[in-house]
Amino acid sequence: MARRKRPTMNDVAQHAGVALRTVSRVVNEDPTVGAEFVNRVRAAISVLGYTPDERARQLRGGRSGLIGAAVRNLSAGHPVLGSLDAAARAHGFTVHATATADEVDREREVVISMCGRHLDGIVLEPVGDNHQYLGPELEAGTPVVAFDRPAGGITVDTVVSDNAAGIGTAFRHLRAHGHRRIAYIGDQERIFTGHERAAAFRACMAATGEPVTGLTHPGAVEPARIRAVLDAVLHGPDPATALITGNASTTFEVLRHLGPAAATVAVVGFDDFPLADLLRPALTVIAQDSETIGRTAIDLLRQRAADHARPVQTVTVGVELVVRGSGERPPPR
Amino acid sequence: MARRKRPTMNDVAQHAGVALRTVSRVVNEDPTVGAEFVNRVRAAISVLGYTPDERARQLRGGRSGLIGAAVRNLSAGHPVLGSLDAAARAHGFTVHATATADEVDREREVVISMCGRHLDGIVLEPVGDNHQYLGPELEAGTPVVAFDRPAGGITVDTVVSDNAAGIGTAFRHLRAHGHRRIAYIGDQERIFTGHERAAAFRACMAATGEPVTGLTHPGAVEPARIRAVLDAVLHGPDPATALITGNASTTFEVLRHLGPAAATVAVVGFDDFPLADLLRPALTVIAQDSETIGRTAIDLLRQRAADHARPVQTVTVGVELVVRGSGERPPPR
DNA sequence: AAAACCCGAGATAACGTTATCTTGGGTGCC
DNA sequence: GGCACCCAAGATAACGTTATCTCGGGTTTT
Repeated sequence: MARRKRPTMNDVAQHAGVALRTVSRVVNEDPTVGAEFVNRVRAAISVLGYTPDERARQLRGGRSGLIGAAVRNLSAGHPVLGSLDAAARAHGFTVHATATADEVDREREVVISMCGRHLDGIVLEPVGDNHQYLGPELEAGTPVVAFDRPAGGITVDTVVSDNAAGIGTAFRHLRAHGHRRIAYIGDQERIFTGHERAAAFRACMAATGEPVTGLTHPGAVEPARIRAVLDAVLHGPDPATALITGNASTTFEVLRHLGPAAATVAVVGFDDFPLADLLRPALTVIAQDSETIGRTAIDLLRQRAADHARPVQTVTVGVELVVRGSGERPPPR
Repeated sequence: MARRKRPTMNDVAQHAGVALRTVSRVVNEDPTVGAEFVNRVRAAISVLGYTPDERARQLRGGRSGLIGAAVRNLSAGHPVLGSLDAAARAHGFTVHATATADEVDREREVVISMCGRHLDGIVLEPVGDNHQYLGPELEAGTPVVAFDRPAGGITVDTVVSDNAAGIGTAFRHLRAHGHRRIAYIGDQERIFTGHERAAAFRACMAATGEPVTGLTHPGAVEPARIRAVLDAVLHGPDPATALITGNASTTFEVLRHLGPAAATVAVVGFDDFPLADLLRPALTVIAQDSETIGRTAIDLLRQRAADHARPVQTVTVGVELVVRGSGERPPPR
């Protein structure tokens, strides 16, 4: 396989015996080209195996049709990314997803690389809390949308779930089923969603007027910590009879550590996941509306592209309680 | 927010009172620039908020550091994509993942768009069975690697799982636990993995010399079909006592339809998934080695980049039986 | 019938970089 | 002290495309 030089528009022009500009016209389907010329050029393109160079084309100006999505992770399921992709495609865009690997530096690299490529828009699932490096890009008019968490140091259109409402719903649901000792185990508070959910839980507890100590447990999503928290919460004095888990990974770890004991404590998890209905007991969850989140992100992107002066928006998307069994178990007598 | 023109290298040069070329040298950290000039240029860059235009830079030639990954789906979990990303990052590449949405036309669009962008490599999870449009790209020297399934009409480096061995292992495992009536439910045979696995299953059956009719069920992964197949296989005459499911989605549907009956039939699923250990019974699976698959794909890409003349390779990656309970249940007496 | 007017095609200048080639001035060497 | 040399910085030409301008010839218009 000899490494052959890529044919250029100029090569096509020479091969077809026409001017460079005429090839460009044919490629862009300009109707003002005579049929004979079109045929000659098409033939030359086919013979040489010519494909246009997008870099040069876009350097000259114009849309790329590309939206960059900087997300935390590519391997774990990511429902929002799916609906983002679908919504983008519905409007003629293609989504390029890149993982930030939950690393602040990596996020910066990825986003800066996207900026340099001059995409038609950037959708960001923020990891770091300082995105001021996006300033020049924003001024240049690139639409940027943050989802799941707000971006830091800049004001951009944002889509978030209603974390407080979700926690509130879960809390009231468990209360309605007779639980008084409800514990929360979630992500670290330095993470936006971790903070919002923990704070909402504290507020719920405080509103009851009952003792609240030892029930709110934000922290790293690590098996060791979660096991320790579970032991303390379930086997200590005045044990909890119900759990709210703050995100899917925490839910998994909790279920894993509970094992058969999962049948003795009520659980409501934040975040739905594909097999929640197949677990025994099936898991009651607060489901984020990822379809709406993705669609809204693309909507905001397009609105921003259409009007750069419009006020920055933050859209809060509602969540839904999905009742499946694990959250309806009454406390033991 | 006034839409401001993006500052260019020329603007920086003017602002700093130096030549364009000098700015380029500073940006590329050319050591032959005097300290005074470096400072002046750096200051101008900072004041103007200049960021290099990657399109122009790469138009001039050179690496982009980008690898395009055209995968079927971005939203469902995709373990290979994760390890692909990790392996790429370890070698200084960034993975741009784009969904083909399991549509042949979409795949074509996505891949052609990647070609036009002149990435450093393309990793493809083929959907269609004709990828001849990649011919010019291959001749131009872009490394292309297919994984999970081979590409069609072109010969490119490929990474696949050892589907036949996986099915064989599952089959023998169930036989060893006493099962004689084993049914296979999997994907459509027009899909490569669907065909390989169904064919391997047929071969296993044939090798036993026992009656084989009514046990091999490839087809669309649709609840209705799977329900019908399950009914026929489990409640017909001479019912099956064990099932092999051909991929994760099929496994889910099967478990969903079996419900409590899942405790009465042995199941081995092809493909591992995050919560397999939390199901009751926990699911015994044939796990693909996605870590090795991703790493190998990047390896092949790099080797191809280093030597364009090297012979095309197909790497078959081994699979592993993960025993968890559902596949060790003996047949009912 | 001459002038004005299209219309289709070609020449040429961008786009924002990097690579090659110049140039000027300072230094080392004999 | 003069000449060769080197080094830092500037001018200019690519890269492959699209946009603007030009031009020649055929048609229409008065």
